[in-house]
Formats: sequence, structure tokens, C-alpha cells
Amino acid sequence: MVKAVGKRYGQVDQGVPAHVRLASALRDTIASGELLPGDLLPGDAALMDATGLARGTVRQAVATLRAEGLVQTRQGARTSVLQRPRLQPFSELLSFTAWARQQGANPGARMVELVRRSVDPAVAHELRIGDNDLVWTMVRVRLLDGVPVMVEHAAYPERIGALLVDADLEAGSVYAALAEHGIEVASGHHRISAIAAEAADAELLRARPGTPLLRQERTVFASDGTPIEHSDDRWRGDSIVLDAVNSVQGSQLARRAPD
Amino acid sequence: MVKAVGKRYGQVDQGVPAHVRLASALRDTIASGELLPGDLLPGDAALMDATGLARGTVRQAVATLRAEGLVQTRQGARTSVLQRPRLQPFSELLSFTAWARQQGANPGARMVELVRRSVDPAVAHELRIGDNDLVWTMVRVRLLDGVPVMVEHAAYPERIGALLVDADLEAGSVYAALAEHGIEVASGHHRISAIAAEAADAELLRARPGTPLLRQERTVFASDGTPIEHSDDRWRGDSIVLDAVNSVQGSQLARRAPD
DNA sequence: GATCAAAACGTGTCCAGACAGGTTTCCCCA
DNA sequence: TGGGGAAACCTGTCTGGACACGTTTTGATC
Repeated sequence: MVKAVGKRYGQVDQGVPAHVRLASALRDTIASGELLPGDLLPGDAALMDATGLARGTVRQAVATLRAEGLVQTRQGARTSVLQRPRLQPFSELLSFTAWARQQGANPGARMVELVRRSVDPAVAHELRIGDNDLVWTMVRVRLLDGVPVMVEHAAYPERIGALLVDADLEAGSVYAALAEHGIEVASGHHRISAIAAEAADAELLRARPGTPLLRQERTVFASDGTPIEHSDDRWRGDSIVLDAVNSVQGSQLARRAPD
Repeated sequence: MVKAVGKRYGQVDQGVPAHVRLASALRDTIASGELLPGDLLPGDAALMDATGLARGTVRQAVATLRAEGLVQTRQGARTSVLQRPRLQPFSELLSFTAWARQQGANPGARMVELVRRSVDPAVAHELRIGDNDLVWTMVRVRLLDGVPVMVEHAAYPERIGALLVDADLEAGSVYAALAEHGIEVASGHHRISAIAAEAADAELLRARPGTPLLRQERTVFASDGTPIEHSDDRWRGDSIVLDAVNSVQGSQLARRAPD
């Protein structure tokens, strides 16, 4: 078993740090079914033998898997495999276009509006601007294989929105357009809730008013910590599921009463 | 600024590992507002001076904050603060009772049924039992300050359910009851979607059929990796918001099309 | 004031060593 | 066969050292 890990370690691209290589080899061994949930990973000493790495480096690789929720560790006891669904990179989580393509569907967008106006104080607060400042707001319908599945209400600070006015937002992704101007997204906060469709959204989604929508509000930050987008995606309830994994060793999900 | 960190480090309980202490001191410094999003943390050398710790230990504390999504790091550049909402421990995320109490509300439960029966194949699969095996299934209404906010449909493998039949599940928490028998929860998978209330759930929640519900399905695993619960919580849409944080350095949330 | 190169700074990685303490296995005895 | 203790195993922590490499600042020149 430790031989399988060592073999995989030897097959991973040597241009990456050793601890990343080993984490990848372990991840692949788990994904292959050779290690099942509840099974024990090789210990530090065995992994050191199989890879020629120092113990600190081995520990770092295992710590990476722990932070991903793949394994569980306990002092004195062998590290064990946890079960988890497939997750996705942040970029894919953010971008409707990337997500649709990853699942083999044809993404589409229909622009409803892109205007400069002021927004309500809660959104202004999220974007860290004054209540009366102007922002660029956009409404788009997002389609999968021609079927409307989501209405997106997004707000951008002036300097960000200005980069988008000339972009083709029916064919491409906001984030791709921003990346062309050197703006990279780094993190986001999501707020998830269930709402009843109002008349305008219902019409855009070809559904009855009152139909349940999964509401996904999001504030997205650039790598310098400034907010670059506040969006409010309203998905047809029958079009999406969100998966999340959590463990006592790391949880990025929280429940609260509404504001 | 680094003095503030050093002072906080000195105030943290010495019974915990040094890297945990430092991570806590840094977390508190950020939470206090002394470090704002975009601000730079002191570098390794300054933190070493302020705390007397080795560089490896300092790096480990910073890596902890990075995994939590609190800070962003980049080779050669100073570590910077990211913005994030308050999150909650896993135990609080899982337990309605703990969550309600944490927010100062009075939790309640009304048992609808607790019976042994077989369940549909998808649930059987999640619990890793045969399609015709019997499980304990439970339906409860959960109340906050006497108001019904959630209907919980839960399924337990026989050996787990058997521990619950004698517990007072209107007054207390399933997880607390299991913990009394040495069963500790370790991780979970969540699936989040929006649905329309069926007649039975609507009646229990005192809402109209068709009203939007936030559906939170969950499979919970014990520390040995075995599934101990499959639950399907249906929350009134107006009673709950789920917060999640994500970054390019770690994301535990994923979007997919429904099965 | 602008530009460029070098120096200083800061982070990422990796190593070897040592100690603490929890878990698991093995052996012995009743 | 069951229980207890010791040994072996395993993970968690911490240290100091060194090298690689990316970022920021400084100083010199035009």
C-alpha cells in the first residue's frame, strides 16, 4: 500500500514542491479506491521511507489533506481517510461559465441591464462605498443549454464596472474580463437562503411567482482585500444543489438567523 | 502593532500549543479592528522577536490562519488580512440545540415519529446499508422560542438508533445523547437546495403548501468513518441563512446540477 | 522626477534532531 | 479468557539551520 503511494509520488510532476507532490500522491491513492473511508494511511516513517522526504515535509503534506477534509488525524493514532464528495476550485464555484463548461453544458447569458446608479445601503456597505455613491449594476439571465436557470443581480464599484462596459457579457465571463485587466479574485463570502420568486425574476426564469429560488448572495474580494463585486444570484430551485463538507478540523459553513 | 500581537500572545492560555496560541493572538488582533482587511501582518522575524518562538512555529500559526481564510500569503510579499464573517464550530453547525442557545433563543422539539423501517435506496446508500435493511427514522419539528422553523427527517443505522429510543429527544440533542454512549461526530457532507413545501411539511411548519424551504441534507460520519446519520432538514425560508467563506487557498463549497 | 539595478526584506521550502504524549500491540499472570 | 502493564508505534510539537525565490526599498544616474 505504501508502495502505491511511493509509485504515485514518483509520477507527480517534479516541478512542484515536494510536500505538494506527496499530498497529490496521497489524494490520488484515495481517489483510486485503493484507500477507502476508514482505512489508515501509512505512518510518517513509512512515507519517509517510500519518498525519501524528511518527516516535516511528510507532515506538511498530511496537514494539507487534513485541511481539505480528506483525512482525520489524532495524536498517537494512525491517520484515517474520511469520505467526501468531489469539490471544485474556487474559480469554478464563482464562474457560471466555467462551471457549466466543466459539466459539459452550454452556458448562455442574456443581458437585461447594465447601468450606473446608487444601491441600497446594505450593498453599499458590502462594497465599502458611501450610501450615495454610484456603482455599476447589472442584471443578467443565465442559461444552461438554452434554459433559463438563474437571474444574476450584480453590483460593481465604479472602477471595476468601468472595465466591464466594453466587454461582451453575453458571451463571456465577468471574471475572465477582469483578469484581462489584471484583477484577480482571491476570496468570497456567500450567504445562502431560500426565497419565493418575485414577479420580475419569475418572468425571467419562466416560472410562476412564488416558486422557490435558491438565493446565493456573494461578496467577492480581490487579492488586495478590496471588494470588487456584490452579487445576488437567484437560481430556480430545481436547477442547483450546493455541496459542502465540514469536519471538526475545519468548517467554512455557518448557520444563522436572517438579518 | 507587533507589540499588540506579542501582548495578546502573552495573555493566551499557556496550556495550549504555542502555534495555537499565536494563531489565536493574531486572530484576536484582527477581530479587534487593529488590523483591517488589506493590512499587513508583521513578518516572521518580527513575530519571532515578539514571541520568542522559532520561525517554523510562527509559520505554522500563519498557515492555520490561511487555512481558515483569514489571511492571504504570497512568497516574498507580506501576509495580508482578508475579510470574513464570523464562523462557527462544527458542533454548533450540526446541533440545532447548540445553535439556538448560542444565539440566545429557546430551542424546542416536537416528536412526530420514531420508527423502524426501510428507507429509499439513496438514503440506504448514504448509510452504507442494504436496500432492505431496517433503520430508525425520526421526524421532529424544531422550534425557536416556540415557533416552528424546521422539520427534520432523520435516519439512523440500527445500532445508532437503538441508542436513541430511550433518549428524551424533545428536550435534548441527538448528538449529546450519542456522545453519552461514546459516539463522537467527526465530519459531514451537506447538500443545500431550495424546494417547495409539500402538504405534510407545510402543516408542521404552519405555512402554505408550496412555500419555499431551504433544504439541508446531511450525512454525518463518526470518527471511524462510518456514517451514523442521514438527515434532511427543511427550514422555513425566512428562518435561516447559511454563510460560507471561500478563497483560492481553500474552498469547501461546490455547485452542481441536481441528481 | 523617472528609471534601473542592487540590496534588503520577506515568504516558501526542506532538512535533521529531540521531546511530549496518545494509541495499539504484545506479553505475562491470575 | 480477561486484565494489566510495558514496549513499540504513532502523531504533535518545537527548535535551529540553510537555500530558493519573489517582492519591496534604496541609491545612483540621467
